This record gives sequence, C-alpha cells and structure tokens, in this order.
Amino acid sequence: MRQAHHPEQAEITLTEVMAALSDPIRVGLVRVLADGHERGWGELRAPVAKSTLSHHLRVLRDAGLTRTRQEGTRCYVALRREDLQARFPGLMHVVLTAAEIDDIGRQVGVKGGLAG
Amino acid sequence: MRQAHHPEQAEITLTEVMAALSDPIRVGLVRVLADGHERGWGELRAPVAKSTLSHHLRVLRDAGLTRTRQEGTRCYVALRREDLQARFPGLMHVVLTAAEIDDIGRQVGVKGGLAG
DNA sequence: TTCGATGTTTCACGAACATCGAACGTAGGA
DNA sequence: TCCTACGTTCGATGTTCGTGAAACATCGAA
Repeated sequence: MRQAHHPEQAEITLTEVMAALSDPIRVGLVRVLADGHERGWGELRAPVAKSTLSHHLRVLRDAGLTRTRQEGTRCYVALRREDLQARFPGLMHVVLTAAEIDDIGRQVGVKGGLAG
Repeated sequence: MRQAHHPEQAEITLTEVMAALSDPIRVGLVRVLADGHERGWGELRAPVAKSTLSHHLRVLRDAGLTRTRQEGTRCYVALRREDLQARFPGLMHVVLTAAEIDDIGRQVGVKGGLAG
C-alpha cells in the first residue's frame, strides 16, 4: 500500500486520458467524482470485484485523472479537475456532459447514493 | 470491398469514440481530416503497413468518427464533424486543439504534406 | 502481539488489440 | 480476356486489457 505514483500535470497525455475514459466503469467513477468531493474508497460502489475496482482506479490515477490520498488504512480519491482543465481545457466538461446525457457508468455510485 | 457499415449519429457512443482516440495513429488521421476535406486512402501516409492502416480506418469508421465513400476502386475518407458536434458538442474541438498542441500523431500525414 | 479491516498486488485466463505479410475481390484499362 | 491498382480480409504473433480469486501489506484496536 505504498504511495502510488501520480503523473505531473505536464506528463498527462491525451491518448492515455482517452484510453482511461474508454471504459464505462471508469467513466462512472469520474462522474461520481465530478462534483469535486473527495470520496473514500469504501464509499464507491461498482459491480466488479474489489481487485477490479482497484485496477480501474489505478488506470485513472496513472492517466492523471484522479489523485489518491492515504489516511491510515483508508484512502480517498478525487478528480484532478484543475490539472485537467489546465492541460486539456474543456475536455472534462464536454465528457461529463456527454456522459450525463447518455447516462454512461450508471452502475457506479456511492454508498447511500442512487446506485448504491 | 463491399460497402462498410457506418453507425447512425445516435448510435455513436462516447466510450467507443474515446477508445478510437486512444491511439496516436488514429488521432493523427483525425488531425489530417480535421480541415473537413475528404481525403483519398492512397493520399494518407502513416508508418504502418496498409493492412494496419486499413484496420485503424475501420476502427474510426466503426466508432462513427469518419465516413468512407467508394468511387471505383478508390475510396475517400472524411471526418463526420457535424454528426460528432451534434452528438458530443465541443468534443472534437477540444480534442483537436489538444492534439495540435501536443503534436500527437505527427507521424501521420498526406502525400505531399509536411509529414509525407 | 494478535486480530480485523482496508486496499494493493500477484496470478491466471479469455478476449480484444496492434501489427505484419499474404491472399483475396473488385473495378478499370490494355 | 488478362493484367494491374486499390483496399479489405485472413492468419499468425505478441501485447494489453478486464476480470476475479487469493495472497499480501499496512494500520488501528484489543
């Protein structure tokens, strides 16, 4: 559970971001984090095994979409909206809007949320 | 060489578009087509075998990013900018801007072009 | 120190992908 | 009719991806 690697803002690449957003589960995770609130790992709900969820969160983290923070044994995830806006202006807005309209990643939610 | 399938505008999905744009060669192809001009297959220059180029063009076509038209034994490719704009407003603009800045897919060009 | 909770990593597997060369099918020209 | 140019499709190969089960690592509590 060592501290994970996060790419610098300048290291974020378009193609990696696109690849990260090519899976509905990951788009769902981004949607859950879109409000800017940090979420606890255990709060997240997705119809996959926890190892798979861990894998998806890692892909998002490696692509520079999210930032993970550790606190004791818990960890918290947040969307790197400002870095993304600086790097690819407008991208997240466009993607989130499209994802909302099509309701992509609806299977993903938070504990107590609609999809919980 | 039968007529290829093109998804309807409404059938274009965000995740498929993202997946299509997760490869530098394909981003390069989209950049080449970004000016709206239709391009001949043989005009396209990419550092891959023609079967591989055919594959990439197929991925773009299947995702709804491009439209292919046949004329005799030749075929012509064009970006479906209007369909994409209607489906995911602002997406292509954002992606093309980012791709230009980072010069993604620079290896792709047209006969007689800079990367030819 | 022992136990339990929380994520991460490893391993294994089938599916999908990127790639190439070769074979193929189609349309035009000789 | 035969030949050629143009893309597509097929077969093969190696890589990456999504997935889950199981083992592992870390921290807090008892």
